[in-house]
Amino acid sequence: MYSYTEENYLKAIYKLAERNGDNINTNAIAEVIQTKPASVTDMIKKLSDKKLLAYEKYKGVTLTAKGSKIAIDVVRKHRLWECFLYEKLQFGWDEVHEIAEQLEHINSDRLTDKLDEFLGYPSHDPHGDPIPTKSGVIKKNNFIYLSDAPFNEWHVMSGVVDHSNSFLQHLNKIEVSLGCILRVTDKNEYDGALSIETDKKRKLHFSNDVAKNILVKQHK
Amino acid sequence: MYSYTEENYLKAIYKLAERNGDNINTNAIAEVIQTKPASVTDMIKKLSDKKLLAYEKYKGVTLTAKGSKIAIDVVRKHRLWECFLYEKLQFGWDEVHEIAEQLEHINSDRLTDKLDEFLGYPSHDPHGDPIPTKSGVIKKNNFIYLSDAPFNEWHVMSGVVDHSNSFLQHLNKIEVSLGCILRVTDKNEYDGALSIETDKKRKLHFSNDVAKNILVKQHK
DNA sequence: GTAAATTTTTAGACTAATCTAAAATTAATT
DNA sequence: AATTAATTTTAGATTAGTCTAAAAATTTAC
Repeated sequence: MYSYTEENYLKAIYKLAERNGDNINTNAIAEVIQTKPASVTDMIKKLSDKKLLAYEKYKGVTLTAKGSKIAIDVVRKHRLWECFLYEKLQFGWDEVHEIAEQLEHINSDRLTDKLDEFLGYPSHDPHGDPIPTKSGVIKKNNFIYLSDAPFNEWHVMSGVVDHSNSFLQHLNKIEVSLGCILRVTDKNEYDGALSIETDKKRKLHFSNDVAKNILVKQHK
Repeated sequence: MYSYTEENYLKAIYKLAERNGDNINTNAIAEVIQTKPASVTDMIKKLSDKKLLAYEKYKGVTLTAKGSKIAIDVVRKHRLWECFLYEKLQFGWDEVHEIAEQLEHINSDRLTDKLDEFLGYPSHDPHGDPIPTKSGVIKKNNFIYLSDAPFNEWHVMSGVVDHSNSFLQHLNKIEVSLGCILRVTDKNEYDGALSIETDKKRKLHFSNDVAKNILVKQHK
């Protein structure tokens, strides 16, 4: 079994690799884990010895298949627990992450499977992120940024880029959440701000900063 | 906040004190925690410095109100999670303890409260142990041992003394579980074995070893 | 009430994970 | 190409929790 800390390093490296490709550098990991680069080097050596990642001095790290599988499993548990907290315990989507950071380290395959079943095998967490399957398959979202959505076509709000509490709480305040049906009616060419209309005839105004952090898909 | 390890020591001492009164000795704690007496002494000093227990060298330890509150809260979380696993995820009563040992350390009062609400404020866990309230009150069970139950009076199976998997699985095998309605029809004076009848007219034979590990209350 | 047995504590060492400060390597700049 | 800047690694120390072995205190036994 792997320690809480090892799991967190693997998860951090996995998420960095998702965005930036292979050969993740020490400082980037230190930034995510909120620790010092020297500590990262130590842990990297340990994980490398355990064949969970490939490491060449000064050249960054790349997860092995084994390391990747562990990271994906942690992500799976994290997102399943977020669903549980959101769907069953009525937590807000801005409240689930912190608690799931703890729950993701609970070690019981049977628990994970039963939780998955209990939740009805959800495909996405409350932020629209895909939930890996038991075997580690992740169906990548083909969402587009709201800022890139074509005018006057109906879309479904399907995810967020920024997961920060302040952003999520802002969306709470303007009553925008996953599943909202909306379309872009106009764009201010100067600052990129969007005029939005919802299927409930509500008119909203999104700054470009907000719009580029919202993911949507076409409404069928 | 208190570490996983500190919480486990407090819980162990609390449970020992429940049975044996105050001034719990080092060896007993070591036995429960599955560690060496020297390690226990070290941890005792630490918990004593934090005013979680009263300690006099060579004289054993007694939890303070503060230490007791923490222990009770861990027990509360443990039993609530057991309920969740049993009621919602359909785990067997012989499977819930191990997983709850991990879940009891999740740190979020809001989560505990919402879980409690989700479960309908249960009073007992799947083994019949009472669940402490949020404020730390534990309603003591007034169950009696099946081995002491008066003849021919109907009782409800309400708890177990032995929580071991082997015992719970034995009860599974003979299809005896909490809520069963049964009465003692006869007792073998030589070995203490009991003849049992259930409300479904099933006839069973319990050795004294089994009967004294089953807790019942009068059926109204 | 002294000796033996048991329990408990101390002393010193170990592992996991972290840190600071300094050294080594790589990348950027002129 | 040489210097500066940034990144990464090493060296040595620290904390939490554990261990073994030996010393100290308590309890038990005669």
